[in-house]
Amino acid sequence: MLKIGEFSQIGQVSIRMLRHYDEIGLLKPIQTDHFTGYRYYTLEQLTQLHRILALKDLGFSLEQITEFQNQNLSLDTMRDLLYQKQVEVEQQIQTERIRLARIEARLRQIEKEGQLPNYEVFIKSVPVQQVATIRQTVPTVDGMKDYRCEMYKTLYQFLQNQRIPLSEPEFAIYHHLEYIEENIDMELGVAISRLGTPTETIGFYELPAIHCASVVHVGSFWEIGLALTALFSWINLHKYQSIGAIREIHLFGSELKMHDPLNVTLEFQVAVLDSHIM
Amino acid sequence: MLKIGEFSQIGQVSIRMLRHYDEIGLLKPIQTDHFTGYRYYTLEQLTQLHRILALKDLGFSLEQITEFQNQNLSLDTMRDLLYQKQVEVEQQIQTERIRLARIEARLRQIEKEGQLPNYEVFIKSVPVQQVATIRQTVPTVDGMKDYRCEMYKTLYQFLQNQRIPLSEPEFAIYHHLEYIEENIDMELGVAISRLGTPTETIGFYELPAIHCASVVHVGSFWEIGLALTALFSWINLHKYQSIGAIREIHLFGSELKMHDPLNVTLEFQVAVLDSHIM
DNA sequence: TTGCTCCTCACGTCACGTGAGGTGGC
DNA sequence: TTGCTCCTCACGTCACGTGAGGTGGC
Repeated sequence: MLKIGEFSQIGQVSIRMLRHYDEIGLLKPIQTDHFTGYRYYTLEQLTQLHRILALKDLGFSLEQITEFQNQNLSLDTMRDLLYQKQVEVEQQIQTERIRLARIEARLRQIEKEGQLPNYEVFIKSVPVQQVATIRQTVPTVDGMKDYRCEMYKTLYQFLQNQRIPLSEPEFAIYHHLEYIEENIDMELGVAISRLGTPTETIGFYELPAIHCASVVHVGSFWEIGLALTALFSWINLHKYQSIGAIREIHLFGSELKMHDPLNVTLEFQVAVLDSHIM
Repeated sequence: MLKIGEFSQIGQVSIRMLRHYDEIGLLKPIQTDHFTGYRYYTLEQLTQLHRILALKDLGFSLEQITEFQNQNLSLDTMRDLLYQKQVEVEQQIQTERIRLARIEARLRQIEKEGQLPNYEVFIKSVPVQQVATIRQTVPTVDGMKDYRCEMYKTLYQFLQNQRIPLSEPEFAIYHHLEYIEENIDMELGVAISRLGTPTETIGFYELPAIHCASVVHVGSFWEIGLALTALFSWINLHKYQSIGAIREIHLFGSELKMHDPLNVTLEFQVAVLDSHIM
């Protein structure tokens, strides 16, 4: 019979651990003195202790190990649990690898640009949304602002007539990924709470869910180019691949009621493929 | 100005998180109503929130991120921290990989042997120890028991005469890794608290520290072969490589005072190379 | 009598999730 | 008046580490 100190030495675990295992019923001393509370162990319990430590090393929780002991489980169950654990650990590794890739990308970014990033880009999932949109080809960049206002006015007027309730947010979609100055294919829209009947100019549909890279721009409306540059440079550095159109989300409210174009908050989203990492 | 619910929606974080960040001083609402306690945020704070989330994703703790913000650190510091983090994450991955290898080895073991392991083998480090030993060639296996007793007697007698205090444990070293029946090179020893003067038969030295695979055998002295088989089969399965002699540690006390050879507790140790995993 | 070993609380860890119980504004 | 949003505690998480404060045996 060994006192807790001796057992802990031979077993290479702390006394506190043994007390803890006693407390949770994982490894009870073979005998406990009723007066002093002293715990007594036997050398036979070493085997049990080692089994516990082995399972712990494999990544099982003490609660699970306790169950294992109580149920003295079958070979098949154990094998299944191990396979399950294997998958878990593989996923864990995968997660860490992605984290590592992000760290490396940020390091590359620092080395390349010589400064801390001005924009934080991150990956997120956007759910489906019911939307009403109006899509037109805008002849030149110069007239863009007025043109867009007209389009939004038309859209809102129509929705009001049809008594279709708006929800958030308002947005714009750039169907060209590159920067162009003429004949810009522009789609403006707003989320709504139920679909209406489409016409020649106004469309109703479900804007599909996307897995996208997103960036928020706070500042002048005329500097949104910076955000877009940051967005695409980030996508590049992180070896993602962009697909589809750019969505511009008007977090500041409606473009029609924009009081100060020097202080707006927009979010840009562009769908990406993320099967790039290992 | 946004209420916490709106801000949490746009920022894609839970309200509880925002409250928590407020509490620890990481992201304070720009204004708090003194009467109602309502928190108010601005869209500008979205940028800050995203920076926080980005750093969190890289693996930094909220405490660290808070420091980053207060010190508004230099580019170099940030780069150093990122490099450091990179190493950390790599080590983390390494740890998980080893865990994965252990899980796989255990699965192979189950597939191969069709049963749960009877012995738990694990890797541990054993520190240096001062020892006194007696080493002789034992002619045959048959006379082994008496031969060993004689050797221990000689050893203990000598130590007693020299007044060298014993410490734990007693042990034996098998210098042959294979099983042989004749002319067995056998070294028996015990840990001591200070070195004495060696003679022709008795040696004093520091038994070197080793990184070893270890297994504990509880049961009959005549079945220690099972433990050794398990030990080497484990080493094999886990793709380690054994080096050096086998150490047999007498956890049950002294061989001279062994009352019941059917119930002994021994530990076997054999040094291994562990550079095998990636 | 003095160390040594053992004991039982009980707090702290990290980043929130999850109620409990209660209050202002449409 | 009824929902809705917001609020402040405060417990729970996981496996112990780390004191605090106190007790038997050589």
